[in-house]
Amino acid sequence: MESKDESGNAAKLLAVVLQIPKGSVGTYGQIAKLAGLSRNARQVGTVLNRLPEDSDVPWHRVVNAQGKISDRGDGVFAGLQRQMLESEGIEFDDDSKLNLSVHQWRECD
DNA sequence: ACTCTGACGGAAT
DNA sequence: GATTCCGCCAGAG
Repeated sequence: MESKDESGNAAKLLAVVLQIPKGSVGTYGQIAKLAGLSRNARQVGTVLNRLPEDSDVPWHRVVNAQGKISDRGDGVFAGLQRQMLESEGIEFDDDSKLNLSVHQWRECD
């Protein structure tokens, strides 16, 4: 069985993001891996980019492997995400980076 | 069907 | 730590 997951990959990615607890963040690679798309971190960004505002997905809790917020081209976007994460208790560096060693989400938490 | 780009990651140099 | 190259795949034209 294992389902075919034809194009359900996006749904799986979103499902993983929804599992991220408040005050924690996940990396694209980590989410992709948990979703079964270990080498497909790119699609994570692609999916979140096309994510509608109607979604209940905390996309703001998703950052890249560097613990940094990805610029989509809109500098405002990154700044907004930073504030949202700070609002959840996450601290940033002067480079808009956060300490993954402390804030990265873990299933065993 | 083809090409190009893209919220990325990781290993190699 | 920075740069380079590769992999992997989904949208859009």
